[in-house]
Amino acid sequence: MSTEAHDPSLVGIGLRPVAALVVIFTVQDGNLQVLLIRRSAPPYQGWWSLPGGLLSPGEGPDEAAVRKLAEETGVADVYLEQLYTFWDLDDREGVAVSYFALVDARQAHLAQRQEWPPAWWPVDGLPPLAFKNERVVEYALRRLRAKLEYSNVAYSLLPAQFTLSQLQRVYEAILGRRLDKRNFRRRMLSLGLIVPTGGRAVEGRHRPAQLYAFKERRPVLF
Amino acid sequence: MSTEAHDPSLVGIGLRPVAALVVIFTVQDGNLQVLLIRRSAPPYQGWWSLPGGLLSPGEGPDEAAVRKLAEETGVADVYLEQLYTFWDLDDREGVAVSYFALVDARQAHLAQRQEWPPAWWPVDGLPPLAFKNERVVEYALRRLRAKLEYSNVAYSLLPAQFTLSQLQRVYEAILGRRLDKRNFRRRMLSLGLIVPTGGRAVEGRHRPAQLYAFKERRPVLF
DNA sequence: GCAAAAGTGTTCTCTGTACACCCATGT
DNA sequence: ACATGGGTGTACAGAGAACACTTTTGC
Repeated sequence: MSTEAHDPSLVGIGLRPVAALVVIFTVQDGNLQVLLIRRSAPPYQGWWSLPGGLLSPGEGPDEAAVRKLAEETGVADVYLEQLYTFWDLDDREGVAVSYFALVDARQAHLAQRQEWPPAWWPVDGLPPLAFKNERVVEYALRRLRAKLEYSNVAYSLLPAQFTLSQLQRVYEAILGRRLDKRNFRRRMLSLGLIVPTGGRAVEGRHRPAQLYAFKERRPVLF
Repeated sequence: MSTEAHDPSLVGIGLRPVAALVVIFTVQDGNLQVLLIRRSAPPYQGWWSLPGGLLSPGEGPDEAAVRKLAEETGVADVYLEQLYTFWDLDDREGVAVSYFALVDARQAHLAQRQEWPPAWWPVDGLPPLAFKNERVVEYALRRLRAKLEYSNVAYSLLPAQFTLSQLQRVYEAILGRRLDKRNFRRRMLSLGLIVPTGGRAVEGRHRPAQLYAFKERRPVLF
């Protein structure tokens, strides 16, 4: 959300502050996490909120979302989808176009700053959020869970090659429940979204796992 | 979309023209129709476009959509859902928050004006539209079809009481294909969204039909 | 040889789909 | 009596869910 002031007289001709807001998810240690930023100035100084801000000149909401994502995590080319446009998150007649993004925590490098520092928070243990951002996170989470069932969005949370167990752990973290290994594997393979690469992951004192890759590393519905 | 001019310097502080845009659907004579408005001034004078316009002071996008819907059709309290926020429909850096609405053609009374007259158009025979509104209609149609499968949105297209055949014709018009009568009826009844009212519709020289009503005349997912 | 994760099939239930005939009424 | 739309049941196929043991490797 915006933090700058604006002239209320401008709304008379339909001009409003327009912000982009991004719910950035990752899966780490089997937990679904969200990126939050600690606010270093009023309003809500010291609170946590979603990354976002007013559109820059010449920029559309999508572009602002991509920019914010890059600023906070350094990543680009990840899954990013428009969610919903909120207009009652604060009392300033502003409009917030929200997005959700999925990033692989191994590739994301959080911005290191003293002011407005970002941090990962587990979705089921969020602090109180500024600007009613809870509503945005909740909405994003619902959409993410639905999308997981009929798309390949998970590609954006994993490295190029991965084992079926890794994939299953990602699904379990997002859905918040355990899945049956055999049913999960059968389903993933029958959907035809992933293919074995031939490589094997040697990871510990146990049998190495077959590596797989998504056929498409861009949004595909099924 | 907006038709007024705006000062480009204002976008530097994140202020943008914000409009609401409504895709209003109805089913008439077994055809899915969309409400379009003939533009009486440039740009795109003489073309057809979706109803919409800049937000009024103190108004959120939802409220603007409700207002537009009432202005054009006289109805309120119908199914209305935010769709998507477009920002590249014209070249004026404006943002258009789109909605789709479902209205019962029998209850809708189209505004009678000389300028900017509204009219129903069949979705599969639309004229060329101003401001890339085709994209908005297409998006709305996809969403409507998906929603039909797992919600009770159809309540908004029918009178309080209706026969199963009427309901089926609505579904067929929206989905654009014929449905099996027995399967349709079994499914509708097993979902528990509608109940027989006890009344009967005597409509012609054939057996009268049982009347049904939706249990809830507001959005319910299943 | 043992600890650890990989890998693999079958059964059952439920849901969706295909399909055809009799019923009640008005004219 | 006949034309018109209302109303009903069954069989099959495919998808999802439950469920346990063997395999391969490192130590």
